[in-house]
Amino acid sequence: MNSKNSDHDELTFLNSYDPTLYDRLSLTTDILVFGISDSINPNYRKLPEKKFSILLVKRKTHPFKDKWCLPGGFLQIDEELTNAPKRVLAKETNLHDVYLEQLYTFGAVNRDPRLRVVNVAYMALINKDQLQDELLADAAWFNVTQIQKENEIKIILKSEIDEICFTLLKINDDINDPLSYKIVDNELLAFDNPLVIFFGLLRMRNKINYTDIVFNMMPKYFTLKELQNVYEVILGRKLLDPAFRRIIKDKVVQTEFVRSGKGHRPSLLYRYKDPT
Amino acid sequence: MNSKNSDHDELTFLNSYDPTLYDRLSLTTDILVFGISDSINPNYRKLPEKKFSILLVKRKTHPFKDKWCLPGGFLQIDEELTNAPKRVLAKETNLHDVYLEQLYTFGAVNRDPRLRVVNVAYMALINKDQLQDELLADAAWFNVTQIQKENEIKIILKSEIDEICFTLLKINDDINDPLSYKIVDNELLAFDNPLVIFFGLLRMRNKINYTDIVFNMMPKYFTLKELQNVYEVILGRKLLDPAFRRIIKDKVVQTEFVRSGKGHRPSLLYRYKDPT
DNA sequence: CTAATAGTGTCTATTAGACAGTATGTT
DNA sequence: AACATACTGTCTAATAGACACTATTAG
Repeated sequence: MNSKNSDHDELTFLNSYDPTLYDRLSLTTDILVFGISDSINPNYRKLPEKKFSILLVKRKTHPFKDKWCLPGGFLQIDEELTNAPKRVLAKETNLHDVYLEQLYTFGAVNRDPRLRVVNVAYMALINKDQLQDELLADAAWFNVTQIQKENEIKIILKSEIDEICFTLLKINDDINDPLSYKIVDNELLAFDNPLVIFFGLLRMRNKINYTDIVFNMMPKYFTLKELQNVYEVILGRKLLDPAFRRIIKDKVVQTEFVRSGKGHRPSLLYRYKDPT
Repeated sequence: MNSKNSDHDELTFLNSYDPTLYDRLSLTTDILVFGISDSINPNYRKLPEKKFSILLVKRKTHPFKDKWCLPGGFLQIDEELTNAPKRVLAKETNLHDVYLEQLYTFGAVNRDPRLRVVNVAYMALINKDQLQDELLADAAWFNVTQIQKENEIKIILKSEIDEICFTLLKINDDINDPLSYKIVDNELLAFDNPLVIFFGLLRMRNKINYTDIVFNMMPKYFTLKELQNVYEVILGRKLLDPAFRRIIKDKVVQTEFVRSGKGHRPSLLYRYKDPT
């Protein structure tokens, strides 16, 4: 059989193909938006604490009406998969040009009570400079705290208006499989969002050590101590100043600017040094 | 509004929900199966070389009839997403109880000429002990060689019956986005399989350094040199013996067995020491 | 002056890289 | 004996952890 005949066969096949032959289902995308915020300054000398936060939206419609959920939406039939999270973020939260990476695809049969829906979750990182525009009404930032003891992971999300708490139990050893975790005590989050949040936290804590993604959450100019505080709040532990500066020094460039007026020695401002 | 009313609302909503409201599409899963094979022994003294291989299947039907492709199939509407790769592997390649992890979800609009299909790719690792049963007729193992120069990645797949070669061009800096790579010179592989293979190789080369996944590709008993050769063929570079043994020593246990009869000093056999 | 953060010098401990050497089988 | 791999000792280089010290501002 020569190539021409083969191409012809393929065309004939495609023209007569019946797309209803296979099961069809809906595909959604959820976006886990991470950002850094400052706590209110308690004292003119003290530095504000860095808070690691995620963005949640209050559902106005069924299912899970009045619960909090990650911004998300359906993939359109003629839309690139990578475009869906961009479109959804723009519409639901008024955020543009953000760092996005695919997190994981969740496909448990009963994750949506309406119908079979597979969810491709994305992780987004944004910085203060991108928050010039206001959030839409039903969105709020929640500070993340995680307490881990053996096979029980407790995550607490706090905003000005609400506090959300849930627990994940590790029910078997395959840490890569979302079915290895069981959501318990979840009152306020929709769908399997607790799992998505947990997977995102894991990813973030890992990748911060071997990539430059943190800088997507930093403003253009920052002090090294601010950057260190961001690492610390994400990793959940303190770092030593000289060690941190040694590691970070090749990734940043000192600028001519300083941050002063704080009741202590002013700090040099740095910016990210793009490796390309 | 009290909780009882709210639940009632939710039920009413779900009962009247029309699932045809949203776009529906098909979802497939491809499985990138990695394994290690030995080259034929050239000399009674020499050790056989380790080859890093993937499993491909020859397509018997349109589209892409007669091209090679990863084992794959459609997700069924009532099937757990994580079950699909297990079922497909059992059916298409006669492999059971293999290590599986989700690799990436590919959703370019035109990746399937038939209809809009989103593909959740999985990575599987298997070892020789699992290969007792024969492969099905149209499946074959292909040795993987990768040559990388700047923004061009050339991958060569060799089996006894065929040789496949393709190139990926990095067309922008977002290495996490499959749209950043363009497939060129691909004659023999179906769909966007070159991308899946490339993503799997990346994942494998990274994870080998901070997880124990290699052991899923090792037989129950192995020598430290064999294990080292597996690391070397996956990473594409030689390692120093003492350094390798230092790193690996806490992950393995020495057994009472030795491998002898090879024209040189016999080697102790080790097995994986499960950390749990 | 004081409280607080900014930033550095240096010692030590740990880990990684390199090389050379010894050990022990089969033919 | 010769060849090939198995395995180890040890030196050196690089990296990470720890602590203590100096520097500098607003009030």
